[in-house]
Amino acid sequence: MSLRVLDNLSREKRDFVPVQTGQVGMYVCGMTVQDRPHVGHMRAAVVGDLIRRTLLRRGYRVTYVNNFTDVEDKILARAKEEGCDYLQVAQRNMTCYLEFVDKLNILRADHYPRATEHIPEIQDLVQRLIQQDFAYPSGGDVYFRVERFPRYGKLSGRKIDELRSGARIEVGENKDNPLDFTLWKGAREGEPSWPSPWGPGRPGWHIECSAMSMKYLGENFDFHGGGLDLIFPHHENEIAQSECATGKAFANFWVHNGLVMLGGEKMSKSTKHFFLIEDVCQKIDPRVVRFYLLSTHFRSPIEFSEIRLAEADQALARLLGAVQAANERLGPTLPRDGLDPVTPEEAGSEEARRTIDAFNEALDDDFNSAKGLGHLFELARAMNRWAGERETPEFRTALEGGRRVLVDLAGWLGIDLLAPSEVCEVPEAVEELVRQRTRARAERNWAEADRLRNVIQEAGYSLEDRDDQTIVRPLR
RNA sequence: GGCGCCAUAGCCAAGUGGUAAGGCGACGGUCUGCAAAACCGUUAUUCCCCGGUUCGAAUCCGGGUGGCGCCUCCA
Repeated sequence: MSLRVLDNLSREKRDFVPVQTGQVGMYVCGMTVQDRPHVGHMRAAVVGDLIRRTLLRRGYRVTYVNNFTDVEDKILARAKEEGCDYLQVAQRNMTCYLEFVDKLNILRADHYPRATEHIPEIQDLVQRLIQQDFAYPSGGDVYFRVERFPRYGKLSGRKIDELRSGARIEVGENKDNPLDFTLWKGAREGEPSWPSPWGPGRPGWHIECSAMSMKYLGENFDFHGGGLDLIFPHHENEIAQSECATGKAFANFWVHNGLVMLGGEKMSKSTKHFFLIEDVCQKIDPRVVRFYLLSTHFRSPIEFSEIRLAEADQALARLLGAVQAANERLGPTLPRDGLDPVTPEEAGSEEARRTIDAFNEALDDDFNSAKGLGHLFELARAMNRWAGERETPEFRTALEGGRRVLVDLAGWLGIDLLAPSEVCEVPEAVEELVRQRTRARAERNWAEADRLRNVIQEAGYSLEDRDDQTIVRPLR
């Protein structure tokens, strides 16, 4: 069975064949670090991580690159506003991004290249384009000559003719043609700049991604990802400049994630219409946020709201509950050693074996995490059923295998079902109330027991009376 | 205006030619002192509308309607 991926450039779903056998190169466009990351930025990161983990699970070695564009108009504007160096602004936002990469259980990239640290590579690329007449210096800037690339527009479905009608040359630009875009931007007063053959200046937007992806992944690599809103002009321009410079195809599979919506409108930093990930994670377990993000296919838009998150919380609690039920029956789970995917031999039941197959099939079909997640719930139900049966060797085997499969498959989605909840400490005062209630129950004083339960619930804890004990949990 | 994507139950969401996964919610039952959790069952004769292709369509084609994205910075 093969991995099938929809490529946004060819608009076809094709079998995935890596450029180099067994090895995958992947580039995901990260943020322009003018501000702190919002949920939309993190969706792109989670989607990239989903793709990466799926490839890892299939045994590929993956080189994963996630860039930062750290010099750009808006960053400079922000620095000016705050009266500090632009690199301070960039650094602060990068640090914040990485903090939530960790919180959302996104594997760290192999490289987080920054534009300002790749000026020589960028200049080399610009030089290559100039030498082949794909680019021209003009008034201290360097522009890409769009008309020299007839296939310009192939990713976004645009035609040069159509684009031309709407384009204009802005004041201060020195373009031969309105469609031409900036590769190198001549220095302005008070702005950071680097010396170059065309005069002091800084990189334009787009060129850094071409230069850095080529440096770490080669001129032709496997996956290029990022938000749908980057298709035009960013990715279109990357393709143009890269393919002209090298004469080779750039990325083989373009995988764009759908946008995070707020009240039916795109979450976006430029319109101030967004939720910062740090604010969301203050209130919501990051595991829930990740679950929510994976519960819709990555190409579709996803509505962000408290209700959605609450539903995700309930749903995830079901998965957690099945593991919990198994733990209570079997004892705690031993963490698996190594990263090898769970095998059908370890499944312990027909249900769990079917779950593995169905899960693999879902993820292998264009990384369908929503479908894969669905199959996990079917297993969870079976496990709860087994946990409720009288113990026999058969049920024990099934439950053990089910737990192993559930934890392993969820783990490949980056959802750790073994991690303790964020808040699990129960204060002594609450424990004391629980003990009082247990005594009341022993005396069959139901009125008092119920009164105490209400008090405990108002304090934020739920109770579950079992045969021999009462389980206290923080109220969701 | 141009290009593109989408429309599945009360809500969310899989499903791209073979007769509607899954989650949340609701309702009924089992369990329980009562609950909670869990389990069992019910909750879309039908997939925005109208035509067409086909033995057969949520799935393909044509035409509507509605929503969103891109065309300027954007994950």
